[in-house]
Amino acid sequence: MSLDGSAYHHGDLRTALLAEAAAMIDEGGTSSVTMRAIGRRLGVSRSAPYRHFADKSALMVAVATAGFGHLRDRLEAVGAGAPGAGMERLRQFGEVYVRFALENPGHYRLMYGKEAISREDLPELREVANGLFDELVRVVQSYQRSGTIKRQDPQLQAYVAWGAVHGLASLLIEGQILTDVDVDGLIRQTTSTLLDGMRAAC
Amino acid sequence: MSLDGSAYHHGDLRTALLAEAAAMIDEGGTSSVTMRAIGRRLGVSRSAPYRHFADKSALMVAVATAGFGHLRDRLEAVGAGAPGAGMERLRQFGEVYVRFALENPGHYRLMYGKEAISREDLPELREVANGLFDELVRVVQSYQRSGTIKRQDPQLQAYVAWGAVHGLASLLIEGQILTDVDVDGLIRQTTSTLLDGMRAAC
DNA sequence: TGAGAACGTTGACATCGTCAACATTGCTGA
DNA sequence: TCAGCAATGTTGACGATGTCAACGTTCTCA
Repeated sequence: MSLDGSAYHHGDLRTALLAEAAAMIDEGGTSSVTMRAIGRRLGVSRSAPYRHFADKSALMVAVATAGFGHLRDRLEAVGAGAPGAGMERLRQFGEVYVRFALENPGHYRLMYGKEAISREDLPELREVANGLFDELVRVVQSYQRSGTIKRQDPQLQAYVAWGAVHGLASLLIEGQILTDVDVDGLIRQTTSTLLDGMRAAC
Repeated sequence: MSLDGSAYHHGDLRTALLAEAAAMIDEGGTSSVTMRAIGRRLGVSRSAPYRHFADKSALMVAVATAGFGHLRDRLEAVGAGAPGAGMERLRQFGEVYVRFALENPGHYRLMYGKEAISREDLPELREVANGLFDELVRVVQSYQRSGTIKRQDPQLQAYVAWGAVHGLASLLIEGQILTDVDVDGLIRQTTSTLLDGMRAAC
């Protein structure tokens, strides 16, 4: 990119497109995102984005993929942190997961929407998404080995755990939960109930 | 409506629009629904729908509202059915809820999407949605009184239960769960884990 | 240094949501 | 019965959108 005034070439339009699209989604929802509007906001022509993404859907999937990367970073930070006794770590995963969704509703909606996952031609998203789920299955299995949680099909258990936090996250970001509800308390109640339900002993 | 060939007036276009919109959503997702396409499929002009709905969003909200009505009917059927010992009834509610979502993904997505709930000018949807949730809170309270589940904030518990089934339903209809997974088993596992987590004694 | 690749722009087209103006039909009261 | 109004449906038009083709500009590297 030329550093003087002439900026026929943007320099890093691809990255800028991803950031701007994500910002617009978080601001005004998915429907507020337009290829033309993104171009406008970046001071670029309406079809410049097509040099970097095949179509609008591909841009969206790329945003979702970036979102998965961020979520993975957050979850890995938990994994690397203090060990946490018992199932404390699993609870932390759940809470970080929900908080990520609350802070990045636009990303989150795209990440777990049907459009992104069903683009067979863009396997990158599938890979990172599957990687996250596989990690959850592994955590479940390790807790099974240590006798902390019930010994059932670990994949099913992982889906149940994922479903619980995904459901809470979805209800929150879709505005389905009354605004006067204590969100922190609700997150804790969800993880507590889930972990109690998965726990082995009594 | 004239019963002869001339059909300038459709007769019950409003109902037909609701049905056709719902069908199109279930077939090709929300984005496949076009006011013009609905008109086309019903053999009516592109702007005829505007005689019955202020705009596309209003049509969608009406579809969502109809969906809530169907869901309520299903859940009431459970309530009126065999009593079921212990928390069996609560489990049945959950299972019927998830199955409704699977059978009516288009309706479901609209019902719990942000657009529908945030239309302040169309309170009907809010009312029926709130009615369903209030009923869930009441069920939770009755189980608390009978000592079956923990005595915690019933509203929070209701949100947790709703979140669990909503999460599973969402993951399923958004294609996030591998196709070779036993869906019935997953639904049962979810309700079991949830109920175990809510149960009072040990 | 020059040619091709990479990147960006403008013109154009079909489609969409929606409004205004107009056409047709159903219904209601004199 | 029938006139006229309300309800319902149609066509024309406008601005916005996604996207492609054709074309201009800049970068890079042999």
